[in-house]
Amino acid sequence: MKNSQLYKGSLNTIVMKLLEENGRMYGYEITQKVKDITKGELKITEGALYPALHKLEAEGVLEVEVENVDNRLRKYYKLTEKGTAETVNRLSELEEFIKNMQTIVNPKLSY
Amino acid sequence: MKNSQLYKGSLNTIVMKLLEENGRMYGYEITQKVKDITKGELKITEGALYPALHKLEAEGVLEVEVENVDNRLRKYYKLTEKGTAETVNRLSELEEFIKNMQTIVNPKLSY
DNA sequence: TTTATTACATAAGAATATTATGTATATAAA
DNA sequence: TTTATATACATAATATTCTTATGTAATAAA
Repeated sequence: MKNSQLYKGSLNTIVMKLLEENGRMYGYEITQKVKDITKGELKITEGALYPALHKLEAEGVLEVEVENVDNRLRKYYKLTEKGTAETVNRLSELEEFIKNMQTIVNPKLSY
Repeated sequence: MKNSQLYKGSLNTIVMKLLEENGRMYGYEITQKVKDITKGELKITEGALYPALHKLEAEGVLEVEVENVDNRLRKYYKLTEKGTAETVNRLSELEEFIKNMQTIVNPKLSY
């Protein structure tokens, strides 16, 4: 993915989905998880991730638990109730988006 | 698609793919085509499309033919040679992106 | 004659990313 | 022992790309 421009707008959804699945995660863990499951193809930059986490927290979508592990700070994020509900919407919108893109890119197949 | 933010970054790819398929198209036609094939779910706004077309033209990806139809201006765009080559890259990046997103959203399926 | 459709365009502002930089600890390598 | 790498957070400057609003202008329908 040279052109990671493509995933603009989907970072929030990625974060929310991962938290829905894993209960709670900290920022650095999220960057590594995404790298792992996409085999290094999709890299979340810290400059994008941390402001996004802060914003989602400010919106009441996420809540934070600060912990000290090995003398190092960790901020665990998890979905609030509101966040869990929001995640359902986000995911269906994303799936819709993917379907639409596939329809455009590969108009011979119907989904 | 309330959250059309999601498609940020993919507009260029959509335009290029449509031109690859249809030879040449004008701006308004592109907006209608996208609306049609996505059953109204994805709407390209003019404020996004026209600047994008101008930029792609400036980059040498597209070229323009101005025509007068029914006393009304039309600017037909088509891919240049460079643009045709670029489209191949864009499309494979988009497919890669979609696969990655599906892996994240639906980690139980493998593609 | 007002509204809708066709067809272009741009400006102001918002959202979201990249790149660069910074702090700090721990550990492995040279 | 110094350097590089990994872990873990953060922000500022900048770039990109979009939305929303607005504008021009012709045609056709209500």
